[in-house]
Amino acid sequence: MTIRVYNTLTGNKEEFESIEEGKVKIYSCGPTVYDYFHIGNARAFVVPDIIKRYLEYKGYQVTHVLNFTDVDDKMIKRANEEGVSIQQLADRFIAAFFEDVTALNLKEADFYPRATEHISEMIELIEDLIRQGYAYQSEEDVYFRIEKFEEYGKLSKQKLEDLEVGARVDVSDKKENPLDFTLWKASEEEPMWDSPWGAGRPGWHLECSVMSRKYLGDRFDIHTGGVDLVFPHHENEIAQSEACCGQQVVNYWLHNGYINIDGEKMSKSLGNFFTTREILSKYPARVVRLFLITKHYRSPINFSDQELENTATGLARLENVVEKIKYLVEQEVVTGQLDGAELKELAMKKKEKFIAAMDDDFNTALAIGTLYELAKEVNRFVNSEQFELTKSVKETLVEINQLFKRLGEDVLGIELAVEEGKDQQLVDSLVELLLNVREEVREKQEYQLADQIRDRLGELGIEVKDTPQGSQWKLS
RNA sequence: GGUGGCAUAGCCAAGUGGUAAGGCCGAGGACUGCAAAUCCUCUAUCCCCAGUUCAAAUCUGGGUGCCACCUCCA
Repeated sequence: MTIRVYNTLTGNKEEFESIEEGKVKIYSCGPTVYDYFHIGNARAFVVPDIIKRYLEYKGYQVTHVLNFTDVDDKMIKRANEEGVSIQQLADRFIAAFFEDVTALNLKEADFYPRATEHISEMIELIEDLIRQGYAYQSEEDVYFRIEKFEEYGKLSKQKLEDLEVGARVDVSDKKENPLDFTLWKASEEEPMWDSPWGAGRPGWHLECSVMSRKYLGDRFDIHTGGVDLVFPHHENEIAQSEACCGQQVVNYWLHNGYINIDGEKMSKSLGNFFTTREILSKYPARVVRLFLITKHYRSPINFSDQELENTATGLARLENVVEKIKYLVEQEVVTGQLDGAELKELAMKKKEKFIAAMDDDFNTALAIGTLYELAKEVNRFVNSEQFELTKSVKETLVEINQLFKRLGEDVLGIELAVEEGKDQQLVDSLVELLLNVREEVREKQEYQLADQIRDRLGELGIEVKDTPQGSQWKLS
């Protein structure tokens, strides 16, 4: 079975073929680190994570690059407002990024390059483009000459004339064509770097061209990002990279849809956004993650608390069945006639359906549906009157348990079994509950019972100390 | 003006020409000391019109509505 992916470049679903057999190289546009990222941004990180996980499931060795944009107008503005350096600001929000993204169960990328660490390579690229006639210096700025790049517009399917008609680009005397975009911008204040054209800073699209090439080579498989990056960011990136290399650089361009609020795009400029951090404080991270993948990655998602609540309820259903299986698998088998083969066959069918769904342009919505179907089959089987835990049944349940783990946890990244952290919280609240009851017992002077509780807890490894400030406990 | 996309039950959402996955909510039933969990049953002719076809949610044409990009934006 081959994977089919929708490629923005061709506008079609295509069979996925990696450049190098068994290996896939992915570049994802990461955040501009001037603030906490919002839930819409989170989708742009979760989507490539799912793609990566699934490709790994299929046996590919994946190299993944996710960049940090740490120099641009927003960075500068924010740093000035807060009276910190660009670098301090970036460090702070990169740290926050990793916290949030870890909570969302993203697998680590192989490289997290920062734009500011690649200025010299960017300058080299500009020099190269000037040499080839794709770029020109105008006063102390350098621009890309789009008319020289004949394929300009191929990604966004825009014609130059049409773009010019609707253009809202700054008209500048310095440019040959209003659509020419900046490669180097003269600047007299920090952040700035020396260059052959004077002090300044790089244009916005340059970093991805440079960093993808440095870490993934002249040609790589997949480039991801939100749909809003199609134009101009990715269009310009293609222009730079391909003008320079003289060949197609990216084979598959994959773009995820937005998160909307009341049907309108969530964005920082509109102010209608929630930070991921904020949402993670209200809902378990795996619920948030599941919410982000219950719809196909290219479709828009409307964000609402109601939907998040629904997702949580639905997830509980899957968790319940996994817990049930885990419980059964730990029980002693009985001798009996019940055969697990039929259930196993059903499970294998669901697995195939899951894989077929993911093969079809990473259709997580359909894939998740098959997990629910499997859950239903298991529940039905386990709750039937003739159910008995025979050896054969137990073996099947063990396999189904692994299936949930492999598909749900490894591929989709949704933890279904009780997590350590959750366990710990549970222990805390259970012990607190018990100690509260014990306190009431003590007030009634029923000390025999109170002591019994303390002793029994002690046997379980929970040491209880009665102090004037109340009962305290710790794991011994 | 140009370009891309969407329109499926109360809500969310899959859907590869053959008569609609799944989830949430709701109703009824089973099980249950109570509660929870779970199971069973029920709830859609797929925006409108026309066409192609033995057969269309799925293809073609037209219409209506919505969204996005064309300025930094995931």
